[in-house]
Amino acid sequence: MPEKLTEQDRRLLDALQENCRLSNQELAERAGMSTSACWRRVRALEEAGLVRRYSALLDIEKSGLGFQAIVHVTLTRHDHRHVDTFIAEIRRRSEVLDCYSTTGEADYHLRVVCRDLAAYNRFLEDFLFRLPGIANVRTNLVLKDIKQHSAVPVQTGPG
Amino acid sequence: MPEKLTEQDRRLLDALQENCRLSNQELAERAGMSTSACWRRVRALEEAGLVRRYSALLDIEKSGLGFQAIVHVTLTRHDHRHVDTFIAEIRRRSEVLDCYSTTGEADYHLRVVCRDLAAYNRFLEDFLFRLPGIANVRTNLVLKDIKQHSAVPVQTGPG
DNA sequence: CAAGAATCGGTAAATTCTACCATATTGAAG
DNA sequence: CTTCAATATGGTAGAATTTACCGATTCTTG
Repeated sequence: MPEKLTEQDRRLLDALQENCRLSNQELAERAGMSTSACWRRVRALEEAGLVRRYSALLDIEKSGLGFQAIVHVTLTRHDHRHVDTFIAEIRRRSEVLDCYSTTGEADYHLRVVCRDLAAYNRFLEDFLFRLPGIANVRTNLVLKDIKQHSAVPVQTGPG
Repeated sequence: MPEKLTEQDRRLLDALQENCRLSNQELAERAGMSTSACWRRVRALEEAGLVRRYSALLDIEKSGLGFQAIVHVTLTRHDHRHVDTFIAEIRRRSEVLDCYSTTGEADYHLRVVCRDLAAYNRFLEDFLFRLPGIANVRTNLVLKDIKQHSAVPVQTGPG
């Protein structure tokens, strides 16, 4: 369990975020450490939960998902039962890639992908609109992915 | 270059999204194919650009980023020069993890992570507010990550 | 300084990757 | 239907990698 992340940790995490299928040898080389130390360190970072998982990031359009939207959802003021079912149902639906609870006008920001507009319409009518306690839904179509980095700028200082 | 994705492709991509460090053997087993065929297929999916990259997904808080916000940005109507610099600068800044151009009230939806509120304030004052052509910026603090799946529900049908 | 704990780099066995093979399957043309 | 070419298939062996363990070194702590 790394209390503080070292500069080497940061380099390891940067490299693994860029390409997590690097061999341990190449990883060690980039981070400037021996293969043994590198292997141990990576394990420690995994077990500390710093690395949530290793994932293949797909091209969303080539995967057959032509439709993408940012959806702002507001719930009726705030019955806990409704909040819990909302969260549980959102987590269950594979079309919802991300969901954040936020301050501001909307309670939740979702990112939803579907095959096409028709599929999104079904998502709304058959699923989202039918959840209990939904007060307002506002859809913003995604015109273009400007940036999808998903690589976190790891902080190394007093952590 | 897969014209249509097969059911096996879909299973491969699902498995790789869940854990891209599975051994080729285990991958082949899950997708119900021989190791040779599996290895070739994965290569093909990579070369077709369906797999953008393999990445370690980090725990954002454990990485030292305690502050997260969804930021809505509107540009003054729409000078192309301003749009281009805006996009280029946004791509340069590591605090901006995602950025989508959207329909609706705001032109762009950003997700920004920083060490703390002070760092975010610097991001705004020293960077975002100084970009040319910014008409409006609205910040929504992220209270809680409800879901960060980042695994795309791959479509296998007529693609 | 001395004792204990933690970390280091190196090593070897087990596993895995990767390129190649001969065979089987597919698709088109005669 | 048959033939031929093109493609896909499963198996295999050498190369590379992973992974657990070793003694040696460094770092704490009293």
